[in-house]
Amino acid sequence: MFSKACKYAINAMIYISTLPGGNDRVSLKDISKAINSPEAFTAKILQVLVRENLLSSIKGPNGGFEIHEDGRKTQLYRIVQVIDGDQIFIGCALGLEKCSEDHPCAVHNKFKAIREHLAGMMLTTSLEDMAKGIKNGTNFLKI
Amino acid sequence: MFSKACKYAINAMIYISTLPGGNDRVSLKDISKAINSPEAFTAKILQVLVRENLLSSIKGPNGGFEIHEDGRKTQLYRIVQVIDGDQIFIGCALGLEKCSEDHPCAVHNKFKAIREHLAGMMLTTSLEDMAKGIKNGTNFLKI
DNA sequence: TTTATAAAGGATAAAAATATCTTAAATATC
DNA sequence: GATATTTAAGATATTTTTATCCTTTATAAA
Ligand code: FES
Ligand code: FES
Repeated sequence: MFSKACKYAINAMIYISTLPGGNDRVSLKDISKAINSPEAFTAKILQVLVRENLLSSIKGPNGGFEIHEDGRKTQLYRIVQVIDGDQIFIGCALGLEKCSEDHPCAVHNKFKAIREHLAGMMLTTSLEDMAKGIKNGTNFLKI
Repeated sequence: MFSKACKYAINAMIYISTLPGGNDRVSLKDISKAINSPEAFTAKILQVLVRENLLSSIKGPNGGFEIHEDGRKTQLYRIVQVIDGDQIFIGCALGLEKCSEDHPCAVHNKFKAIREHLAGMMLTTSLEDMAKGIKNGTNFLKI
């Protein structure tokens, strides 16, 4: 469904969102430990998220990554879009050049419903929402 | 969502299902032309489908691929399972070792519904069903 | 029985995704 | 200002996926 890069991105963003916020930042090392991901690869993914303004970073001692108040409203949809692109939301499930009503593939109609279900869910799920379950121990980021 | 191999497999199986059946077989060349896929790669995929008995093949002149009467009842689910494995149906969306209620990832509950929607659709969609739309020109296998 | 045809199987190649390493830039603390 | 820390960036490596090529096997038809 999602690439590994995208899974790491989602879990990392959620993890960062569980932390206090304020002046505290969390380091790459802590993030990849918390989500059980390869550190250097995770760094590359976080770079993209910073570049796309889903996340902010500060270099140097006590530096690290942080998500501001309003950044926690970020939709799951947006994270996937930034890392994996939006083919999962708008592309043809069977590989036609584009998905359309005019030239539908063999599963177009049946898939449309699922894709809308998926997109709807991801548009209405925010980091805040997901972080809640992690903070209260209902949900998990690794293993 | 699906690998390219899987998309080719699905389209190929549908294409073969649109043909009369009887004694007529269709060649690799015709298949990859009909679904616009790389011939040699498609051959590899068809080999797997034959090995898994979703398809039968005959070598030599007038040889080719064929799907028998009852083979056309094959579920879309089964094709995906054979080519891509069933991680899409049973694996964790965020990469946890396994998907479970006891140790759910951050999106488990929301994803479960979508995955069930997807699995249900694929279990109830057969080659026969999909071939119908192709035969009457409502749906398309390429471009 | 020879020849041609078509899939199977094995080896190899190219591209993309995943992962690591090394150096540079920024910044806080001494 | 020097030093240590932490992310950014660029280069490189490994693995997986996608794709191609070549040889073998089966079979139909001449
Ligand atoms: S055309 Fe294939 S999903 Fe719409
Ligand atoms: S635990 Fe992640 S989808 Fe179920």
